[in-house]
Amino acid sequence: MKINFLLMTTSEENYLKVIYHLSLVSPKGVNTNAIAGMLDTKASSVTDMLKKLSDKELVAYQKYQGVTLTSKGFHLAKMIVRKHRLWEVFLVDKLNFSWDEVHDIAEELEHIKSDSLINKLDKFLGFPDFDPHGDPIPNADGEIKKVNKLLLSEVELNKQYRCIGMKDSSSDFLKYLDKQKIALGSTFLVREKESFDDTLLVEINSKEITISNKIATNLYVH
Amino acid sequence: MKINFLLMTTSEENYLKVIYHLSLVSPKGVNTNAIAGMLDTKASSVTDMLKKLSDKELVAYQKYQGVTLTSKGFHLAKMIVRKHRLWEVFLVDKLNFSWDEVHDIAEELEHIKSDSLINKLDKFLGFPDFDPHGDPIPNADGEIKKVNKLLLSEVELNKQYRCIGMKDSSSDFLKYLDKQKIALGSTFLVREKESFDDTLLVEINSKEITISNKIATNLYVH
DNA sequence: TTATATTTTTAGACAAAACTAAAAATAAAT
DNA sequence: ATTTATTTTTAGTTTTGTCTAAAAATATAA
Repeated sequence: MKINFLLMTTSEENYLKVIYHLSLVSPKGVNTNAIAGMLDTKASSVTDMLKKLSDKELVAYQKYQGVTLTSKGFHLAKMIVRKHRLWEVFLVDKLNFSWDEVHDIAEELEHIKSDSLINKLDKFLGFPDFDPHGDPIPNADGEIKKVNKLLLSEVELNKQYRCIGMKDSSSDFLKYLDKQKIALGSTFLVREKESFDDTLLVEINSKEITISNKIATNLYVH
Repeated sequence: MKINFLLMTTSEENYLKVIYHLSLVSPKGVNTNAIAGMLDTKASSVTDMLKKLSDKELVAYQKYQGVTLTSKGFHLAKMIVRKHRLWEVFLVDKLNFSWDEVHDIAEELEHIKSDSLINKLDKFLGFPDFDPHGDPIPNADGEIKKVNKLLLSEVELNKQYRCIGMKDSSSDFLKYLDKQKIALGSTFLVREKESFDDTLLVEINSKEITISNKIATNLYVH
């Protein structure tokens, strides 16, 4: 894919990234309000930016009809996600941050403009496929390793699974996981499921604990 | 040193950093035009920013009288320089950039806002005292290791040196340096030395000029 | 010292990205 | 099918950091 040299502002990049994430859930078009919610801004500001991104041919935008990424915008968005996740790996693996501390810093680092920087960082980290939260890292061509992931709430009983990611990456949730000694790679074996509230009795790292449905619907396993 | 929480913009940080560097040469006050030159902007823009920095008590500014850093501004400036130089070490030592490629990238990285990030990076790099260009890295308290400085009159022939300071900081001397486009950071390569009057034939910023012994005994290089 | 040149500051304007408030389009409900 | 509610867009402001052009202050020279 050939991408013309585009000088993107930090703000434009943030919009593109949010549209990318929302597209994965709403592929037919992302709503103005949804974008505003994610970026903690107002719908009118979003409209302004959509016009700008549309002029740059990064999104396909029609008044009142929501927005989708063009292939150019899609690729650019993946490059931002790539940077974000590679920096998260760096922060956790090399600087010994815990996984709940790295998001905000990576949010800044992802906007540093240098292809050679990010590719050298990739190499330095050993070309990782996943970030510390289990999310896949697009390679330099934008390709993403697919993993067949299930929610813990959907798995079969008495079958072994491994934790490969979190749906919710909020600090509170990650702290709960830390307390329960649940991390990427932890093994799960669901022993029982309460039918009335879907609470699970789970064996994690050979210790039995109960897990609420809310937790179970936020943990990806494989 | 206690620093109130200050939300600095990238632009404010750049001004502070430039004023810091210029102060090392002109400790009695930095000129508006000198700042404009370093930041590639207009004098009127500089005046605007000086008012803003003055309101924040980061600089002592009096109309037409030039500007100096307050202790608060001085410390903040050193923290920016610290970040810049630590990132340069990272880029060269860990990512295998060559020393001439890292400045622009570090120029962006230096504005990432996180004390724990920079302190963990410092540790990861083994608490280096100097960056890849030989410039000292302020520690977390702003303390700077003194470099082994030589006078230009004492250096070896055909070896690269960088201007790191002036012995004589008189107005006349600084004006001479201005005229010759010699500044902190200028690179020197002494090609020849006249034995009868010690005049030097020097390559400065890839241009050859002759420098008298009097000048050479007032320029610190490294 | 008076005239000239340079430097610095003011005043007013602009672009980016946000905002508020009101209007227009779409969706939902009676 | 109207009415009501929600979503989205427009129009007009604001803030930050820049600019140009002109005025004021300082420095230099005759």
